[in-house]
Amino acid sequence: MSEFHANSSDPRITAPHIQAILSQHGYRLTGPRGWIVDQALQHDRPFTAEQLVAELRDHQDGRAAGIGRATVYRTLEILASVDVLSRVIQPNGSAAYVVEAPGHRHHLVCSSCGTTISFTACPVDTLVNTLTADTSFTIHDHLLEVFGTCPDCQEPADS
Amino acid sequence: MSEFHANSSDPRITAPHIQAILSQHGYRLTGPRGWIVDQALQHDRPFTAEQLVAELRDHQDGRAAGIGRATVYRTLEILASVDVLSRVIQPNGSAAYVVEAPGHRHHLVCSSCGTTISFTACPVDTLVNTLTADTSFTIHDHLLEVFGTCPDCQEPADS
DNA sequence: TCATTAGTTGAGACATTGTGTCAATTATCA
DNA sequence: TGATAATTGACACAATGTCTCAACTAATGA
Ligand SMILES: [Mn+2]
Ligand SMILES: [Mn+2]
Ligand SMILES: [Zn+2]
Ligand SMILES: [Zn+2]
Repeated sequence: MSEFHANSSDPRITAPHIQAILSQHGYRLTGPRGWIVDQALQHDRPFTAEQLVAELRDHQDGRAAGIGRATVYRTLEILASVDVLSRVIQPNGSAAYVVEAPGHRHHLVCSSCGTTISFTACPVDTLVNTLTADTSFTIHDHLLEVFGTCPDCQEPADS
Repeated sequence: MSEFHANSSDPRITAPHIQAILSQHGYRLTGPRGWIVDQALQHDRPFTAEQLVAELRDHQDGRAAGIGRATVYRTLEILASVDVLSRVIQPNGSAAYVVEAPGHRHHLVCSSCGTTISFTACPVDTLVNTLTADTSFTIHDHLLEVFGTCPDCQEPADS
């Protein structure tokens, strides 16, 4: 029924492909964007903007080390807007990004270790119909995250 | 089917009742908490912690005016934990609180004016079963907010 | 009523996560 | 190769919390 994606086992998107997507959307192909994309692709789990800033600051490539913090924030926002990255709300409420296949997705996040499972099933669809009919709101968007503990982080049940 | 609650038309909880709840949960009944509860009850729509801080700073009652900012944050957190307030994610991503009837609820928020409709229908319940079976996660919690435009904020359709 | 004591408070420093400005730089294209 | 508009980096600034700690106080029962 549903499609589940453990992020580490997906056929990953490539840097050149992302460059093409950016270009198609009218964004320029710049050095900083390339380094940010490369660094983002290193991750198979959610990462925060500050995390990426730190990683780039300590990059082997000296040029990448000089990237401005605002540039990272701006670029991640762009990458999310063109559906290359997806924004995930962490259990603590702060934002992170994940590389994944495009499309409408939600996430199941382990509160303990951060492991993320993305899924395409969206139970909100039918709710939206009900809400629209009953409230006359025009519904534009929704936010759904599921939190739990992954198998690896669960306590052993036996002695 | 679903129960909808426009916040302004609910039979409101009273301050004494809230005091009782706090007491039942082992919290002391203090002056600052009383003033914060009173101020929270003035609202029938989501309010932020900073909003309440500002309102209390300008309170007629001089004593209330001296409340510390941290105390407001701490108390709102407590009130949410005992189900007197409910935390709502605003369209901009920041947190707010609403006074409302207890129980598991989600919110439909107008991105334009902030009007909030709470509802008890939770489409995540069945999803949780699927996710549990398919991923072996132990699911603890979820976050669901729906955003849209309320009737009052919608553009007139005719000329 | 009066100590005792643990919960609570206020002040303020500090942290995190962003956003806004602006001059300098640079990718893109004619 | 220029012209032009997008992009960048530095940095100030803002919003939203968190943490510490000494002072205070509600609750308890002697
Ligand atoms: Mn959805
Ligand atoms: Mn729910
Ligand atoms: Zn885990
Ligand atoms: Zn509205």
